[in-house]
Amino acid sequence: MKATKVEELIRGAAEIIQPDELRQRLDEGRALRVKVGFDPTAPDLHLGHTVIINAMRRFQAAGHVAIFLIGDFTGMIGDPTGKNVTRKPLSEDDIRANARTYAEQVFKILDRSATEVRFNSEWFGEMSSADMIRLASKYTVARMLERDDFENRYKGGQPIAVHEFLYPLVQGYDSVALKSDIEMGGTDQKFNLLVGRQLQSQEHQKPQVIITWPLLEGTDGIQKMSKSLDNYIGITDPPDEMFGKLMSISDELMWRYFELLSFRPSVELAALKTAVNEGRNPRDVKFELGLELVDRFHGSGAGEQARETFIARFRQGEMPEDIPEKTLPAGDQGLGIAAALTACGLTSSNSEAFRMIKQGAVKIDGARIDDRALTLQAGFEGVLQVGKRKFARLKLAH
RNA sequence: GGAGGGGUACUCAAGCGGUCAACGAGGGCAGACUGUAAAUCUGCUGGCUAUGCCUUCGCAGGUUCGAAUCCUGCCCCCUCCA
Repeated sequence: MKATKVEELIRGAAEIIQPDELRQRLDEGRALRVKVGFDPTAPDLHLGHTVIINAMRRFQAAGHVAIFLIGDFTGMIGDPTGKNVTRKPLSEDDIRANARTYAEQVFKILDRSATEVRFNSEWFGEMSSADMIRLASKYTVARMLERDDFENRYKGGQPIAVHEFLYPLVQGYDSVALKSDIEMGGTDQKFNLLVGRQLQSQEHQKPQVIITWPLLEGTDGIQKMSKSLDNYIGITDPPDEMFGKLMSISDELMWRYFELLSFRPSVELAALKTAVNEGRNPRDVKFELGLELVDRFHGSGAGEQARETFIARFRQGEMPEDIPEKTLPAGDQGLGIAAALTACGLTSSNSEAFRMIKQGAVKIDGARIDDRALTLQAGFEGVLQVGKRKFARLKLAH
């Protein structure tokens, strides 16, 4: 058991229930069972999801066991958390496929040998209706309604399906079944995690310690990272894209990312902060963030390569190397510039292409185009560009 | 089951017979400025064979020279009562 400092294990955590109990358990000197439940709904993980996975990794590094619990049974119920409407249950096929994707992605961070992957259908699949009703008797409606979103929906006259009350119970029972010492989750999971404590003590287990983690802000720095808001950095994003997206975050947000996403010790982060305050270019510090994360997901060295590409492309204004190529027939009259842009996928319609030209966003081989009537003739060959980051190499056949 | 309110572009939200491709806000995109920063400023934000034409305001019809706006039916959502 390595004596990792408690502070380092919980760096960036939102809340600990109860801190004393956490310290006590860590002092016991045995491998603690650290449970984190995953809803098999979003198969593509982004950096926001990794905050908690990183936390699991830290516990592993300190000699503890990470329990990666896939809520396949729970997925069929549909977690109401954070939604003001009832969530649609998933099909078994979806759940299986998502679970597989999860496992592939998550071991880019976690240590496989210190991870226990479990499915809660293991115990719920076996459970009888009578047992389920018995479980439902462990908690009161009044206490269920303490949960914010239930309360809001109830007061607001919005529907709460009866089965939604079962979700926290089921999740809580997972902790009983797994005998977890610690359960971690997003701040939005707090209620569910607390139910676990209650059920465990009813089953004469020592109630788990709860550690909640903040929801990471997306690249916009305001809303939580999510695919539907398109402010996410996917852990399967290609290196250049990942690096680029990281560079585009604000300086303020960079520190947040460092705290929650970097494995560098806090003292190093403090040193970086001091350096910036003393005049070091924040951009260069952001480079270090990009290097660490790209390396983590794409292998050692990938970060450095992404950085070089980034510098060449944006600081020195070079064109990217991997421009998609397209060959099109020229036609008798040649091909109008707008049609060409759309055909290359740089604009979604000719109208949009005309708009882009009007706004000075269109370049051919680096030279700005302002004539919307421009026609490309057969034999044309060059790089079309819209805005700063959309490129296509076009050839017009005869 | 009864009474009332509402469904408008990516989202919120005006409009309530012509001047509406539809106010405004957010978001997004682009330009300027930069560190591809952030913040800020400016412009754009249905489509097309493009100074004109076509399609859009829950769905389907109707009235009218003309409808997002009026009428009829249908679907969906919400509130109150039972």
